[in-house]
Amino acid sequence: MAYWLMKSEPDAFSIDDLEKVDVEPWDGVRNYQARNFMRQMQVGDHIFFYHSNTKVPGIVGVMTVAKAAYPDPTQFNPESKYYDPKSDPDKPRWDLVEVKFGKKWQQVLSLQTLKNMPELANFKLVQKGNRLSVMPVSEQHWQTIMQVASEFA
DNA sequence: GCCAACGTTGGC
DNA sequence: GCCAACGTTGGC
Repeated sequence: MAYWLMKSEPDAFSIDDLEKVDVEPWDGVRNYQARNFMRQMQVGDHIFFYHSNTKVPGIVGVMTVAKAAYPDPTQFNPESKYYDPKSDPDKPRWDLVEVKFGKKWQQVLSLQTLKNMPELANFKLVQKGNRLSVMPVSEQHWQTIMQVASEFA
């Protein structure tokens, strides 16, 4: 069992959207590091849902891996904004995982709050210049964050 | 909207 | 294989 964090811009896809559909293919990841992390995910792994590029960026809830990595079909669709003409159908470049809604928290656990927690100082998310949209979370960090969230979840 | 940080591309 | 130029991410 592993723990992860995935970012999404709520304008594109929010936790409310996920709650409505319950399960969603997390398409559009076009970064090799992020892709490699998705390939490591196993069904049942826990994931923080993070809203980026919004007024109050932060973790908004939790979800789980519903289906392990498989090729992202949008890479082959010229109509898609995620279309990648360089990806060979015989050797797909990009994968996705399917995620399942878990819980939406009563309030956002803001990036600012996370940055203020000394226990999270070595968590990638709070470090300067971090742009990775899929990242692992240590069990210790997961529990620290869940503890804080439980105060308002 | 700005811009720092970072990843990717492509010429050499 | 280096690295400058470019594009993107994402906080502010």
